[in-house]
Amino acid sequence: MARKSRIETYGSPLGPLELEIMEFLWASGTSSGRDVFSGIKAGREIALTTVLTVLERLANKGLVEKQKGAGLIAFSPALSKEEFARTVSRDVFKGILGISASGLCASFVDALAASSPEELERLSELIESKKKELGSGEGKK
Amino acid sequence: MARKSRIETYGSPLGPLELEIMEFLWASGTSSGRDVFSGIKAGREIALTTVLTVLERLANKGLVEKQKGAGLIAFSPALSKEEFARTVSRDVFKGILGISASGLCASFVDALAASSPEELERLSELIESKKKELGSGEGKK
DNA sequence: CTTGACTTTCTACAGAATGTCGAATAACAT
DNA sequence: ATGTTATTCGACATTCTGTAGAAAGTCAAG
Repeated sequence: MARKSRIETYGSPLGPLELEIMEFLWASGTSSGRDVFSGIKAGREIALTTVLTVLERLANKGLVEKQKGAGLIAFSPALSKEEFARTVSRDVFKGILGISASGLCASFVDALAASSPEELERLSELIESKKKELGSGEGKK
Repeated sequence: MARKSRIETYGSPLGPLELEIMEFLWASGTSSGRDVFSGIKAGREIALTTVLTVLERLANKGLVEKQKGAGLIAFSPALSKEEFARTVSRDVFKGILGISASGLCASFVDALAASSPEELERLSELIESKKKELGSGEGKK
């Protein structure tokens, strides 16, 4: 069946179901395939194998770790939610900056102010320290 | 043939060829299909129809305007490069902020410092004015 | 009006990503 | 050995993008 267009989940290199599963793992930590299935499902029509397959693909992408030891295979996030967001956003920024840096800052501040205004302060600090960093490491090409 | 994986062009909802064509249009403004073809091609093996097809799809996505009038059909960007970057980045930020706001700022500052350090100053100013804006528009909502 | 060159549209295929599973196989407990 | 549960395999569907040949449309030259 048709999945939501990629555009709708833009900002993440993951599809909707993949993201949902990652969210579950981030929230619950190491879990068995069935756990994920139960957590993800919720009245919805979805087969266990579908979840297992996605988990498998996520593991291939290096986003999930598969630990097979005693008992059931356990799946756990290979990156914290924060690390993941950092990685993804780095790529994304690089891509957009390659297109046009102008306007990007404004969009960023707007989006941030809209969703987490308290982060604005932290952002200011980050900029200050980054500026210092750049100022000192001058001679470096 | 296989095109570059989407991941490699991340940050834009466009594929490599689509982006290349948009870049051409942004640089040269209104052009005929053949113009784009000539501009894009460059020693490379690519058919005219390929370019036309992509142009057509871009038009369907609303990124390019097709003007048919006297003479050849003319294609022109429907959005400026800056507007496009702004639109894309807004979606992207929303997506990533939905995952995790922490770390996002750091990535942003890093990416910006790496590609356009001179923009850091402007970003600081943007934040200041945004903070004022938030402070004054309090009672709203 | 016919021919030919050029423009534009149609149609189609290929490969990657993602969602979706059923069937086959492997492991285990009883 | 037998039934239940866990894992893995293999498949198919859809969307997106790159790719391009075939068909249809336009128009000027003869």
